[in-house]
Amino acid sequence: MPQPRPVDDAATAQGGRRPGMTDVARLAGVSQKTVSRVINGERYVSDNIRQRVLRAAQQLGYRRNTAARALITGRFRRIGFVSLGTADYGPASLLIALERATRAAGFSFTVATTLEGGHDKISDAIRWLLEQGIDGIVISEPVDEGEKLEIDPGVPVLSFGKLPGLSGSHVVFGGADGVAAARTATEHLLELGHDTVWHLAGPQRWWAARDRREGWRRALDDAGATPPPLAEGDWSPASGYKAGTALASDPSMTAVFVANDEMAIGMIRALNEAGRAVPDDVSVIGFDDIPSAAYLSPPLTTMRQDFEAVAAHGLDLLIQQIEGTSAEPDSKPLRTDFPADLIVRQSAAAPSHDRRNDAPSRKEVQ
Amino acid sequence: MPQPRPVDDAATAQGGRRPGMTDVARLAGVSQKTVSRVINGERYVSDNIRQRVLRAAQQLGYRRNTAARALITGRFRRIGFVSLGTADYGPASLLIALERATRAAGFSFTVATTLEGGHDKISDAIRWLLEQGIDGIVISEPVDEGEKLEIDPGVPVLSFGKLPGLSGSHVVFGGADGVAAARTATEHLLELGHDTVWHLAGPQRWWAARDRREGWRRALDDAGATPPPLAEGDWSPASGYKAGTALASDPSMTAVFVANDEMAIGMIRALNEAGRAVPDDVSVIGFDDIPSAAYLSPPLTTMRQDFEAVAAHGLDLLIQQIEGTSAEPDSKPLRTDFPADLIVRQSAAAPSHDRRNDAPSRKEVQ
DNA sequence: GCACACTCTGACTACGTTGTCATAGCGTCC
DNA sequence: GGACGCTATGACAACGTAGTCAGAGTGTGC
Repeated sequence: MPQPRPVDDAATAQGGRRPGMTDVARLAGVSQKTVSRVINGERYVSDNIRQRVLRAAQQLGYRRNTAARALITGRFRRIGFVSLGTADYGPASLLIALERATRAAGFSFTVATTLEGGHDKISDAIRWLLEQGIDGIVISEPVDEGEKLEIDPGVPVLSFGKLPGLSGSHVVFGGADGVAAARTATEHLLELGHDTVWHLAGPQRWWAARDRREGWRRALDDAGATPPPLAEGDWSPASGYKAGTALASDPSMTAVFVANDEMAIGMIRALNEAGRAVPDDVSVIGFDDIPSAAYLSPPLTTMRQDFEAVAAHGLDLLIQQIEGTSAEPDSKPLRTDFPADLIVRQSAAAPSHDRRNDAPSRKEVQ
Repeated sequence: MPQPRPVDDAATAQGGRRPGMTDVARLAGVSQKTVSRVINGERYVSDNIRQRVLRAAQQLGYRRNTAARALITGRFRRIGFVSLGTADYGPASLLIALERATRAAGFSFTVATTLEGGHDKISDAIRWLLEQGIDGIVISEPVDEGEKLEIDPGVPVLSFGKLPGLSGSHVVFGGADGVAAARTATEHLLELGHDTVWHLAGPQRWWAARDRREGWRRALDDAGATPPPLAEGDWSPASGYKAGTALASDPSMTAVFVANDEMAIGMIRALNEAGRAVPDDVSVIGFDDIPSAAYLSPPLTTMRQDFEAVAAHGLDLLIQQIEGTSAEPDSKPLRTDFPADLIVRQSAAAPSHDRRNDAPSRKEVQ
């Protein structure tokens, strides 16, 4: 402090300094501690004084100093969010849903992205967040980076999928059940009469992508269908296009379950260019139900997840961990049964050899 | 603290308490202040001691306490980001680009969303962020909510578009120049030979939407074209579809500039259903260049913005404001010339009455 | 009328860091 | 060889809040 603070200025805090509880207290004619009680809504404050303090706070434009509060409580009321930093619909939706849930719980929400494939890994993002001061971490898109993560076991972590390195107090939360969802999609295609179902998977470093592959695989096994070779993309339409070009030449392929809608768009385009119509020659099911899915040509049959519910429940678990509320081991409502909905549109149909009406109506949307 | 802290435990901090500089100092055999110097990379510390301190810090797993630091410095090194909370490509991309730029500048990045149209307005989000303790605010999607915002003039604010209530120290930054971009798109259609160009605008409460409308309007005026009535959507494919259905019946409409790609998708579908082919009967240009744009049918001609550059420059201005570096009024490099690129694909073509080759090739992608 | 519980308020202190100032050692200049 | 500057270190205060504890006031029961 350059100057030793102008004497002890009048009732209101002058000098441009942000007012603190002490200033409010002076104006209201009470002690700083009483202001603290009012601000925190504690009991044992008379209405009379409460009003006076609130008025003074209002008048001075008082805002609580989070730093001082965090310093003494040791809690930041702040959640860190690790994201791969893609603008894709799924991750972006989850981010938003989690921010809402976080704020509703009275926590603030700090984001750290990690360039996919770059040098900047999940552990770096976590380290950065820990340096910022947070009470818990959410890893929304767990990716297996080969090396085992070293996460401080004292920090509550919510991961939407298993991740090597998680243990102890970390919460691993399935989130929307990707296995079941993928199974639903695959079964839908089988029920339409397709002999088997191809799969364009997401990058297998992603646990979400592995889950979907697993669900696809199980559905085929249960139905006794022969699993065709697996194709793998990187979630982008470009990778879907590339895979579609490769697959299009195989006349036995009549149905594909694509791990996300974006890749499905690329896939459909490649199929069309190769002269194979969707769904007349090939049925395609996507995943995510992006907003434009209903308006594509053809409107995309896809799986829709309830991000809001998943985020709210996952965050609930994390906050229990942070507050230490989940001491009793019996009170673990670890729901993983957030089913995804099959949204039937027009990109999947019965294979042409046993279809009755030769083409589905194209007029109906959604 | 319930118990008065176990005496003054050995060199290493026991008792589960997180180690502080004092603990590191004790272990290294120096004063706490010296540890502070080492951690902050200050000068005037001998290499010998620096090494000893770093080793001790490492050994204890020391992490600096941001709260204590913020308390005394009065700076949080934290940027607040106000978003409308949609998972759309544009806003999501800007969020990610800003997070990257923010972290690169050594600031952390806290998000607050505000439900569009809900009771939860921008000012609420700002108030929340201020309570969390931040040094500056970014408003990525400024929306005119009717009421004038009351923003503390002492808080640096970066807004990607004008907003009533901004003044003083607030930075209003054009970002990518929506007016120029819209003009480019419109002129492209005019140059293709269309008599005039329709416009499906975004919600006019958004400044970004107003900019695009303005650019469209100016291009028409300059060309002496008659401006057709304005249609307005809400950025969603559904609203594009609705507008498209309404517009399709007008045979004079041969070219539309749509304010974002999502609406363009809905628009194209509606036109197709009404029997009007794109681009044979109607040309459509979108805005954003979403990843799937190249793989739609037809591949979408659209405008691409450089979010990275815009975010980096905008954040630069904000941080200058925060650090008070921009005292000299001459050093204001307020660039607003981030041009958007016209990405020519196949959804826009010459009007059929003067087209030479009757249909463009559909094979080429991107 | 005394004990006791409950309500309300304030004094004091600790949280972990950085800013200020003091001081000691050492080399350099004239 | 004294003055001076530079390097290196530590003692101490201060930031604004919440926790602890003490104490004053006000019933309530017997």
